[in-house]
Amino acid sequence: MSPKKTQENDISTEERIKNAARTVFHQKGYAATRTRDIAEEAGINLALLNYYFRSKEKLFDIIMMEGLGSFVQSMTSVFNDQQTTLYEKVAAIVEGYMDLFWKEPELPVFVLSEMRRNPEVLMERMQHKQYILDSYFLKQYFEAVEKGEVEPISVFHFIMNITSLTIFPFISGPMLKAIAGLTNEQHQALMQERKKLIPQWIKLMFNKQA
Amino acid sequence: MSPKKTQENDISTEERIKNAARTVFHQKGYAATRTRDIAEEAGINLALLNYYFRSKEKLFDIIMMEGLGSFVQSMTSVFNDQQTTLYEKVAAIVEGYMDLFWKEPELPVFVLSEMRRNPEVLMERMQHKQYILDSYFLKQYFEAVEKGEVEPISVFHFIMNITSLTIFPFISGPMLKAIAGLTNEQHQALMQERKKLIPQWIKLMFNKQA
DNA sequence: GTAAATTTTAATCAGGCGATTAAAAAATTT
DNA sequence: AAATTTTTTAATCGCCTGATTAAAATTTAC
Repeated sequence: MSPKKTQENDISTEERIKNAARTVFHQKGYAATRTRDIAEEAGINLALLNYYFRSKEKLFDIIMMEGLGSFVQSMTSVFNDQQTTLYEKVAAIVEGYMDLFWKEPELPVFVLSEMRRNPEVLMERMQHKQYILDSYFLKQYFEAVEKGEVEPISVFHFIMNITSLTIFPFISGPMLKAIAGLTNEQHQALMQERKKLIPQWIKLMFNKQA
Repeated sequence: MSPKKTQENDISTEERIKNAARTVFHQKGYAATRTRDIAEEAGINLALLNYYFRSKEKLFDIIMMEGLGSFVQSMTSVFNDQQTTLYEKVAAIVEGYMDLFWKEPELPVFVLSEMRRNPEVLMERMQHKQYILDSYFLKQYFEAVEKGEVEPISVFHFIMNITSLTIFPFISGPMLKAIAGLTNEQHQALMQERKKLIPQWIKLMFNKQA
């Protein structure tokens, strides 16, 4: 059925196909991607692609799950750390996403646009609900509100603001370049600055001013 | 060639096709959309669609330009108003986008994901560069920085933050619902709150605290 | 009511694309 | 060197989809 593993040599080809698939899928999305494109990008032929992964959809599912995973992982890895303060967690989340999307700039649009195609799949895969809602992160936020340190605003606004300020500038980069005539270097420098600025901004937004 | 205008009756059908196209394109994107879907959605047949608009791509271009237009218009209509203060403009921009995306929730992802397919087209259509850079809005911002009222942060951060906080929650709605188990009603209520909150947050972020 | 314009029907075409297959070739293992 | 595994080649199949066409049916205009 699938290629036998002679030592671990084949990992190379299988991984090469997956990497190619990631590149093309992220760039063009599922529908606009041709399996022939992936094969070419991987430097192999179409037959071999179907030899390793049985179909375009199977291959896509793998890429999508990986993307969805790293999306969620950037959050969950931080959420239940008992050693860090609320704002240390904010800084960690921002940094995590920045690093991730630096390597995979097309990932946000890819996930968010493909999700729109069939949201059911996402809903099934995600029973994380309680996982997030019961997290130490949220507990800390509620406690800070109780103590009067933080404005009594829905924690979802808190999360929305962090993710918005961090992720959206990646997504809208091309648009800002086109509209405002920003160069790649300028945009890059701005994004670098935001690593430090966003946590400060979040503090300003939610911390109660004496 | 194209249907003769008998009075202005035909506006009805042409517009119906365009509306259907907008719906389907926004939902599925260019590649995943079948012209047959659009025809069905419009309640007409495929032949008629090609009778009015010569091809799928022609029809798509119209929808894309409309979307791009309303995207930009929400900004430009406010940017050169000499009568409003800086923060009144912020409130106007937020409100403008909120109203727009309330009617067309899929517009942001649509534009931003299709833009990725061929960014060249966007770059050509947009010579707005000076239009934005020379706007009264930016002038006001620079003046406020000069006067020491506003933190000396790049105006692009200012713009990024406004658009991020406003637009991204629309885009990430499905994700937040899936991950955190948010209901439609909860999400809707949150978005309503943000109309008032975002301008306040912007002020907190950029106004110099005495 | 007749003429003109619009819309439908039905059939068809061409091209693209996902997928499969068998056999040859190349690489790897033993 | 022989056996086994991996990869290529080349051809093909079937389906989907965008697009076109001619004729019929329907609606609208005058």
